Amino acid sequence: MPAISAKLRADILSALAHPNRIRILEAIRRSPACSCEIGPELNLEQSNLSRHMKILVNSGILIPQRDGVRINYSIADDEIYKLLDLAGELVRKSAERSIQEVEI
Amino acid sequence: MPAISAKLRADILSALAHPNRIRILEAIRRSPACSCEIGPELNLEQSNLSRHMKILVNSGILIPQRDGVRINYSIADDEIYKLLDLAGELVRKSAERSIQEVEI
DNA sequence: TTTTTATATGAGTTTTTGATCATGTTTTCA
DNA sequence: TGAAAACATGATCAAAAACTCATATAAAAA
Repeated sequence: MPAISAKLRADILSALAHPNRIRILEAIRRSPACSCEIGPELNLEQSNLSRHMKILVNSGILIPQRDGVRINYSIADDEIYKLLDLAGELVRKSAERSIQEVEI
Repeated sequence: MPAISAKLRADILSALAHPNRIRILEAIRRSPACSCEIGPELNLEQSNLSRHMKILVNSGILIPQRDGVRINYSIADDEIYKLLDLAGELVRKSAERSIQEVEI
């Protein structure tokens, strides 16, 4: 099988590569929610949050579902969290290596 | 253990979130190399490539090692490739879901 | 010691991303 | 029907990222 193009992989990584979008995904990890709950929780401007949600939906990471006036978001694929956890692991290990260097 | 901050995770994801940097990492995956080899292979401007390499080194993803005039790069942590593969999987599955939708 | 090879970087430009304000749209409910 | 709640979006601005050209630096070889 051919590898997925670098462009497509860069696109999904770009969608994830923002502190607030990561915080949004962690909030939804705890429990699916609408922006009206996430906004106050993360202290984000309504229009700003709306655009972040749009990015996450357009990139196929979140799935929106209307429920009356609200729109509930759920994760399209739990593996996203594997990716976020892995990123955390990489940061942790990288920091460890930096410390080792200082100790030498 | 406390989760790694969203900012730090966003930083490493940002370093990965560029088509050419992904192609650079795939080239190094095949075999560690210097920019002088990667540049022509990927058809990248020298100064442009140099800056991409700097980003990958500064973010702790690549480790530079001088060998005469050249600088060889190797991966700091193979798990980076797990992350890139996972991103590919996510793209593939997301595309599959889109197709399903059309078929409905 | 001059040349050559590989890499780095200052300066300038263009493109992309993010934030905000004001306003618009959609849905529900009084 | 009209107000209220949740969300979307046009317009604008600022900041960051990416690219390029020219030039600088570092190491090796002639």
